[in-house]
Amino acid sequence: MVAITLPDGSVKRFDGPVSGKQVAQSIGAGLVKAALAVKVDGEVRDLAREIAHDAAVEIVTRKSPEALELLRHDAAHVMAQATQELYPDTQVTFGPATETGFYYDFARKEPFTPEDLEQIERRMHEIVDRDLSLEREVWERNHAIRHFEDIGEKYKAQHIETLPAGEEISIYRQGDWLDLCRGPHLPSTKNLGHAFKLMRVSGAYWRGDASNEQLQRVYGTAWRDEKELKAYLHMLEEAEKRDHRKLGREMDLFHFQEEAPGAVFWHPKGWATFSKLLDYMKRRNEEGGYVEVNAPQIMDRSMWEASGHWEAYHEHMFTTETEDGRTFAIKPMNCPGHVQIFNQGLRSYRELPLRLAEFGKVHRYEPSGALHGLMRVRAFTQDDAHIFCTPEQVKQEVQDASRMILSIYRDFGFETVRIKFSDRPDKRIGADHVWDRLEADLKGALDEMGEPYELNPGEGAFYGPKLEFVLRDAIGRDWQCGTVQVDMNLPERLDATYVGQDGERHRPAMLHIAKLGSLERFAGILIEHYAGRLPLWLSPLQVLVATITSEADGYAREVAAALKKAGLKAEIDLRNEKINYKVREHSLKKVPVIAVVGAREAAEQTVALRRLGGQTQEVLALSEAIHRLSNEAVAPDLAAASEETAPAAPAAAAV
RNA sequence: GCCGACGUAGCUCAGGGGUAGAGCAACUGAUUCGUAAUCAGUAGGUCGCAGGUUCAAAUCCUGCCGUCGGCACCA
Repeated sequence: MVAITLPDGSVKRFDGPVSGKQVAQSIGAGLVKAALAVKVDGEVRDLAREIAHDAAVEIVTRKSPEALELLRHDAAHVMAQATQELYPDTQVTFGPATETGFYYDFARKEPFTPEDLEQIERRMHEIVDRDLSLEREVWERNHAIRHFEDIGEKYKAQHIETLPAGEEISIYRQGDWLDLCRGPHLPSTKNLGHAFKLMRVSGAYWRGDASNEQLQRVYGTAWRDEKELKAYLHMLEEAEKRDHRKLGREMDLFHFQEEAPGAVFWHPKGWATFSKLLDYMKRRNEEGGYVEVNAPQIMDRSMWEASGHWEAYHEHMFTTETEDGRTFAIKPMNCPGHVQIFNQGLRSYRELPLRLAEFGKVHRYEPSGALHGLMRVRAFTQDDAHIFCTPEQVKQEVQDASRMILSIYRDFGFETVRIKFSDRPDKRIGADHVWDRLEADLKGALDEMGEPYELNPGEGAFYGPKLEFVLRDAIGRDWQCGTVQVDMNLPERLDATYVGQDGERHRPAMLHIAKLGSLERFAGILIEHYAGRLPLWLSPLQVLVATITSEADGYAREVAAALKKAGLKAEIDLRNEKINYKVREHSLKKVPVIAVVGAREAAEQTVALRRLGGQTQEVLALSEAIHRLSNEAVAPDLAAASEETAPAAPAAAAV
């Protein structure tokens, strides 16, 4: 007797082992058709596999949350079959489902061309229509290895050899094609449907190791139906529209050129926004008890040897030789400089915690293939800080820094932020009891704040555990920005000490803090998050005064002057163009507010405000418009401050 | 760094051994107009760089540089 409990709580009893399909049959004919797999006690399995014991069973259909992964995994298999049918000289390796589709890594001398991809995609549709049933077989290990070696699939054979001894070797057959696979799979290739598309080919290393040979990875996307596929492709187009490289050009913010790969040429408008970011961070630092410093851009090689950076990273450092034969390195990090500042004079425990901040411009020779617009550059500005404190102060400092980081992200309109906690890696320095304490400090800091975090086991730096702050942008992409790291290495290597209450010298704890990370990258993230529509306080140009006729030129100049006097960034467009033309042009450049003035406004001392993307306009008295806009243009940290002091404002105004 | 694709006017792109093309932008002129493109004209390019093949190269070949998509890397 096997008792099957269904999701509605009802129980079906069978005389003996029963397949998922039979369970579906016992419920209804429609369900048999819709069934793709079964969930047995929470584990997704093939429909055909037998359930031998009492279990909670759920039929997985196209609508189930588990369906997509099944579809995508099958799509990978169908693609592999199609590819091997068309190109028999291809070996298969791995082909998993991904978040939006699937890929398969192939080994083949000849590179796949975009035309090959079209061929493969056509063949995939054929294979789906062949309605091949997928059958699971369990093979004896050595037999499996021999089989794959015999047919020339050396990667598969190699993979089986590395599987743990007890593991079942399962094979999935579809028609006359088969693949080693853990499963589960759909009952038939037909169940895959046709809502898939091959996207691109690229290189990928065997087992993800750059010292291994390179395979060809073919990426595809797969969905439940055409509608979902279309929606996904549409989303990609939208993401392309908000690409910061494209918007940066259109909005005239910055450019790159060949002579300076990975280094930004900031144009006046881009630099204006960058400066506002910088100003904001300076205010927040001040408020958070940080003191700003500035350490040399270039230091002798010996400094980097002492810090340990030379040994680990000299290949990624820019260096320069001088006439006197010395080698200098352009700083790739600010920390050694900050330790030098800490080390000047004798530090007392009374000075701790000492929070040194620097908007240091660092240069790193990043691998050419890693460069990506503002997101990955070779020269960037870190909002870097190092806190020197006693071991007892670590937890409080971590908490304050975390609170500050979260508050900063809120100011930029990021609603969802995740915190990842990375603990000790295998390769590390420092005694375990020290790690125990530091990890407890980081965790404890978050627990006391009531902030949830995810565990990132073994991903800490070799010199200490860390917190990573990951924000989610408007279209759901995650960006890791802030970090809080404990460092047990540098104070030791660069011999930082302070005199404690007991009169003895002690080693300070050192924290590395970055809130936004790279300001260049953060600016890129903001551009994409806002799709170029920066909030007023960050916008390089805040109000554009556009005239309708030249009669209003004089008044337009008055308006612009008044706006500027109120601290707003304003420009005038007096060109002899139609208002439609001007509105379109400035809208495309993402100017947040257009103040339209014609004869009427000039006569009445008003402006017609038009918001970016808005369909309507609002006619306001000039003074009222200035009042509203300048309120709106206040940075969020200052706005919060002025609200707190609001009761005092009327008195001040009266003076 | 590795694999693949790409590099033509400021931008978006066509052309693929025989005189370098379009639209938009720019410039000039006309138009004074009410909320996302007024009309006409003018000018603009060593076809990424360097070699090679050829009577002839933007076009074919090789190398380099850069960009894009991944992989690897990210102190």
